[in-house]
Amino acid sequence: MTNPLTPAASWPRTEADAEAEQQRLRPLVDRDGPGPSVADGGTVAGVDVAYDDQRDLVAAAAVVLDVATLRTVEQATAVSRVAFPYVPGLLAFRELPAVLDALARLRTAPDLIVCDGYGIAHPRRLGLASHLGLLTGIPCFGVAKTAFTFTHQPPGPHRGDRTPLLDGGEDVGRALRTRDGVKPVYVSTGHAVSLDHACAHTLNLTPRHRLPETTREADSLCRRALAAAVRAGQ
DNA sequence: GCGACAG
DNA sequence: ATCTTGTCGC
Repeated sequence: MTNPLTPAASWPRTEADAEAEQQRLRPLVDRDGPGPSVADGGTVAGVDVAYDDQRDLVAAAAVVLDVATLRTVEQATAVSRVAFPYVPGLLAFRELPAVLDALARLRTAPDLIVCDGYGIAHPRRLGLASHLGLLTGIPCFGVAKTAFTFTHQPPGPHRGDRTPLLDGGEDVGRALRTRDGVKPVYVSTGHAVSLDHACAHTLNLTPRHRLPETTREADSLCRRALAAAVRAGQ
């Protein structure tokens, strides 16, 4: 009720309010962590969202994996109405309400969360992963598939090779090669986890694909949840 | 200068 | 994100 971290009741409805909310939360982000290391084991959750714009529906999924074995420990989904349009820089306001619902349905909170998108690599340094980390208090980082406005030197050709991800002159993340000879992913700190630990977890989660297992499983699950909701007729 | 811009 | 077939490869 006096929680400074945005109760659902105050979710912004306009772009101006959303940007103001980002400016308010920005100084609260912990960029250094260190957060859990891979050696600490524990659990890591992946979250993702799918949309049906025709029916105004959004489905979110949270999939929890064991860090050491990559086995699925638990999963949850949530379906609701879209709460915000897609606006570059304001993605969190579109995705997070459903994601928070899905996370709330887990029996046990994960030790770490991986987002499909950016953390502090963001115009106001408050991308999806930073925002979700603040709202949950759980260490969180982002793995994005495209660099778009950010610049970077191409990483070496091998898995594990990395270069700085730059926003102008500012270092905001890493371009990280997760598979030999495959296009890199873009890792950025979200909240309460260091960039080094985020990159180590990303490599741990990519034993055979470019994208983390967490992201792949959450993506597939939220699509199934959306299809099921449509089938049930909403 | 204008538009594009994570998903 | 989503619209969308087949196809090459591990």
